[in-house]
Amino acid sequence: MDIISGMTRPKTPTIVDIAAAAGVSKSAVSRALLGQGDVSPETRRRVEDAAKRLGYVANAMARGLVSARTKTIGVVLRDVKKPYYAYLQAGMQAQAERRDYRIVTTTNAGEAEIEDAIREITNLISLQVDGLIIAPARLPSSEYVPYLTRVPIVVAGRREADERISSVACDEYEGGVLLGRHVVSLGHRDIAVLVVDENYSARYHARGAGMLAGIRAAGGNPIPRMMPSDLVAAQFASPEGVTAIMCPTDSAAMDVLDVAGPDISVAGFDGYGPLAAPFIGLTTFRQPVEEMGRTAVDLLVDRLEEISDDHRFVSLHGAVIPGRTVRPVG
Amino acid sequence: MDIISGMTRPKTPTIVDIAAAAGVSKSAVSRALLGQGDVSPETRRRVEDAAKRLGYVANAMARGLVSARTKTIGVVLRDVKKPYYAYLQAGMQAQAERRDYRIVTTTNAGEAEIEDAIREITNLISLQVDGLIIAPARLPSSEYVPYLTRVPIVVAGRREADERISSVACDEYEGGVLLGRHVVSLGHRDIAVLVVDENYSARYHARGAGMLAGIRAAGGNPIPRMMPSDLVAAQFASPEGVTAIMCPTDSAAMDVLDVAGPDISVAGFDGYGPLAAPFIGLTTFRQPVEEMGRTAVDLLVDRLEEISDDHRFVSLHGAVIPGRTVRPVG
DNA sequence: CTGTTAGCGCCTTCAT
DNA sequence: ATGAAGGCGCTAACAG
Repeated sequence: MDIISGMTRPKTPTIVDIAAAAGVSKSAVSRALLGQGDVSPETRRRVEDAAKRLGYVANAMARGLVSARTKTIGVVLRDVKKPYYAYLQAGMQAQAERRDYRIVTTTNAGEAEIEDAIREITNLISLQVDGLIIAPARLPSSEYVPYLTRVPIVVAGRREADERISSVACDEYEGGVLLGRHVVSLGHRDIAVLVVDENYSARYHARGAGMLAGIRAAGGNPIPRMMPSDLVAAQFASPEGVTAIMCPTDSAAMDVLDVAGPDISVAGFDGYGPLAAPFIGLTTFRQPVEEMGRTAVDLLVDRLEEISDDHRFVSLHGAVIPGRTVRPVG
Repeated sequence: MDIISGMTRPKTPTIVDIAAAAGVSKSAVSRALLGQGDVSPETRRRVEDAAKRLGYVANAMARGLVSARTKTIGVVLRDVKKPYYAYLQAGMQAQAERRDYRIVTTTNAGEAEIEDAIREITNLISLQVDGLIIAPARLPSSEYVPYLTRVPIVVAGRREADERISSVACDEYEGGVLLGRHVVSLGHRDIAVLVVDENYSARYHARGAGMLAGIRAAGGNPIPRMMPSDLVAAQFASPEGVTAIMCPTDSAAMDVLDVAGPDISVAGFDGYGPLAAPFIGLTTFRQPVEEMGRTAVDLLVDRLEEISDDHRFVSLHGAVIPGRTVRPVG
């Protein structure tokens, strides 16, 4: 017979057990442990002693049931395998800790994106999270707006139209503009820009639009090319005369680098994670992703703690990373 | 005045509200919604109707409080910014969905690793998770073993010594051996191997040990070099006569590639995520990380559902990815 | 098949 | 400063 099943798992101690051990009432225990209300130093000491001795861990469920606040933030991420979401998650976690909140994350396994996402949202609501942070990518606003009656929501990664929802994002259009100008400043004129459909990804689309505008403003000649998905970027054949190709993501840039000739310059967009390695020297635009995560948490917690109760949009700025994959022309 | 605060958030509906709306008792509602126990089709229909109409979402806390099971798995990850953990998380999430469990993830923001980890573990226990999956890296076993009295634990990413804990890992020593042989088979003889101290990371250490053994077994001459951390791999200067350098991680390999001359061959270890891009063509060993995540969930859920109650260690196998950064010699 | 009843562990008035 | 008592939303006996 196996060890665990032969061993009755000891009943986990509750405040009642501590109360008994400390020789006080359970209300005294509650007050002492919460550190609020009046408790004599003596009582507090004995309670804390007993709690430690019994290895007491408060039951967040019971606590949440009565106080209707769990100090927990639910986070819905699209796909942590993408560094963007991983960094976002890391930023949120760090800030949540600082603000004394707990973060509970769900991430789509992949396939059925929006269906999964709403199931995850209800899951989190079921867990009685105090607020929700959604990093939606392709999730239409209409899918989560209904839940606003249940819980405050903050959107990370794009500007939210609904005025009851705060949001934080990097100005990716601006990033595209700056990066486009940079490429032109290096002497490139005819520049292919891989753009995606607005419905596929509003963020990626904005990057492309920015690049086109930036190139044009700097006197270059942008040549837009529709890209159904970054996965097929590798199949992109560069048109005649083009000296540089700008991609909506770093990973697309890697794919293009793989098939483009050595004389062609390539730029990406993101600038964090493994692809930021100096060896690659990717020319790109760095988004402040972790800061976005921190800001999202601040936006939400400020509201939860009623430090602020207006809804706003915070726009963060990134920076051009020159790299080496876009070389000067001539 | 702001919209939300001027709008009283509607009290969230409970089974009592549904019971009233459907004209039945709350137990009938509970049974109908849970789909267990006997309920007439008529009652079930009316309950489901009312629930949908009111936008009912069950309170997992109340439910967990009484049933003592939450169908929730707590996961402790070291740092999602590292693709290894991100992929692990993705694998777990996917499998948990399939098994009808919910996953709640915490990840260390960084700094105080073991201290953070135990706080996270108690957080999760406080949330009444049914089980814990720990991907510990540098967390000593003794830190989480005490919690075994509270909740079943599965370890992902290394073999666990305590026989009350199941674990799953990739055989990284074997991976090192295979990769070492591969490099030798390409004609390399004097091969530098960047090794780390066992205390820094047992996993990375095993990789290095495997490489040394594999090279030796294949007739090569391994030259071990201590590496305090992958971050300083870039400062590594290759000794005389060495034609190849083997690194404990892909990201270390990138750093080495950055400083090594073009004639030197470089191998990494991991083989997933952005660094697996064909453009880089990194020679490496691919670990089945997502599968590890899935297996960890299965190990835990099998136990929770009492499908199995022995504790075991599952060893998964990876594969050498030839790539282009290790070139044939001569 | 259905309703009634009794808690689950905790916080919070309300007395004392 | 402390204890007693009620109830949060839900499930699980137990009667009917």
